[in-house]
Amino acid sequence: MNKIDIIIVDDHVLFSQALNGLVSNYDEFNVVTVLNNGKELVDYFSIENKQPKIVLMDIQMPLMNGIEATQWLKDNKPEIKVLALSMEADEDTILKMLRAGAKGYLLKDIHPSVLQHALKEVYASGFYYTENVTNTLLNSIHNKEKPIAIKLKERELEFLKLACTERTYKEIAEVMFLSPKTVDNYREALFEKLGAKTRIGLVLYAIKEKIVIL
Amino acid sequence: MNKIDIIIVDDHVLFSQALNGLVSNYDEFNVVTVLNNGKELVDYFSIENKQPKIVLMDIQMPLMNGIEATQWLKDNKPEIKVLALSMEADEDTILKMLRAGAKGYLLKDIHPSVLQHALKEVYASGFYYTENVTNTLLNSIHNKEKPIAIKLKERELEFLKLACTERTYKEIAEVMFLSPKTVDNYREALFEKLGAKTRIGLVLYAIKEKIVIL
DNA sequence: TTCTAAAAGGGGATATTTCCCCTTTTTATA
DNA sequence: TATAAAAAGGGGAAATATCCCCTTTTAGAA
Repeated sequence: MNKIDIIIVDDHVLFSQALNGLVSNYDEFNVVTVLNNGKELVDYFSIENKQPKIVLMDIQMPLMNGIEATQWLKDNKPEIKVLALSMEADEDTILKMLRAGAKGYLLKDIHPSVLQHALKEVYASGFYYTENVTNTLLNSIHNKEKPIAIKLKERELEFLKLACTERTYKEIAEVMFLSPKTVDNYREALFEKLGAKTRIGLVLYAIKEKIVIL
Repeated sequence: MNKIDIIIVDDHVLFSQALNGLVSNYDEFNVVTVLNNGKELVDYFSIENKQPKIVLMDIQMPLMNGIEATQWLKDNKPEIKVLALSMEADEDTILKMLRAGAKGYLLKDIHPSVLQHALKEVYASGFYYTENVTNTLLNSIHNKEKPIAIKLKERELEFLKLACTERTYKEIAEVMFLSPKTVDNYREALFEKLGAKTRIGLVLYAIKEKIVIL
């Protein structure tokens, strides 16, 4: 019988090796190899012509993460189907992974039988989306209206970062080689754009949006 | 031959089941059961008298985490040795786990053979510390001098949180049912304690120390 | 109850922030 | 090159924040 070839990519060796044993036990599947990160996957295809049907892909990995690796596969080996396998359940990660071309998204706390089912589905139907992922997708459509990511200019960003220090505006002006009055203009412009009423508001915004990291 | 009984506690079912297969393949070990979190472990011992020699314990788990569960084992089943198995490599977590009584601390990106070796060591010697953990321990001794966690009084904390809003001090005084002058005293006291020169400094401190969450 | 320290309140001065309305210089582009 | 928009700079004033030094009230220990 012809087994379905699978490659596992995950930097947690203990997990990937254990998973290897698990999947190999299923009659339908054959684990071709286990790799540690996206980079190793790219390297693998540079010396190996035989292609797996499915790649079980972790996301958070060193050197080349799962999103980049999935994108690479979409661009270079579009026949191979990627099934994402991750701990991150946040909307942003899921969307990035799906946009990169993943055919499914599983969390690591699922039961092994779900994995088996998902693998079969991906092979047979070409995709497998859990309820979780479907909800996330629907959610993202609804929320597309609100976050009109405020665009800040280079100089405004620079000022904003300096505003998140104990410098006075006069000192900020010196650092930026500007007149205090010009700095005052930046301040006022940002108050308007970000809906702040005080400098504290600027600081809170900058930290919330990770413009400054503490 | 008498195998060494092991219990696996981990909320990532896929991982724990895969690990089950892996460890069961080793001749020396026998996985008695696989549980999803600390709570299940406590429940397990309330109906089961047979004790495993080793518990492979995840840390981040719902209901009852690995640290609490390890502490419980130390208090109630001190003969059972806990080998921590986690993704978190930060000093704080490692120390908490060791203080709770763990006999070893492994990261999930180790090679299966290391796990096998660690299990054998824990059974034979009673403990197994990787270089990583040893370094962390040494490090923690060196750094014990600096973080003299600044103690803030209830009312100061309250003020500090309000200072991280766009309220003026006058408004803060109203919220706290205090005179603006008293609020000014709190401000000055915190400037002194936290080494701040401006209100921005207070905000940065509060966020850095997670006194306010954004 | 007396004493003491912490909590609360205050006067008054100076520095900084915030605001509004304006001009000049630079940059991009039609 | 004309022209509009963006960037930079400014005057002046009111509101806040910061600072220093002081008194009164409250709560708890002696």
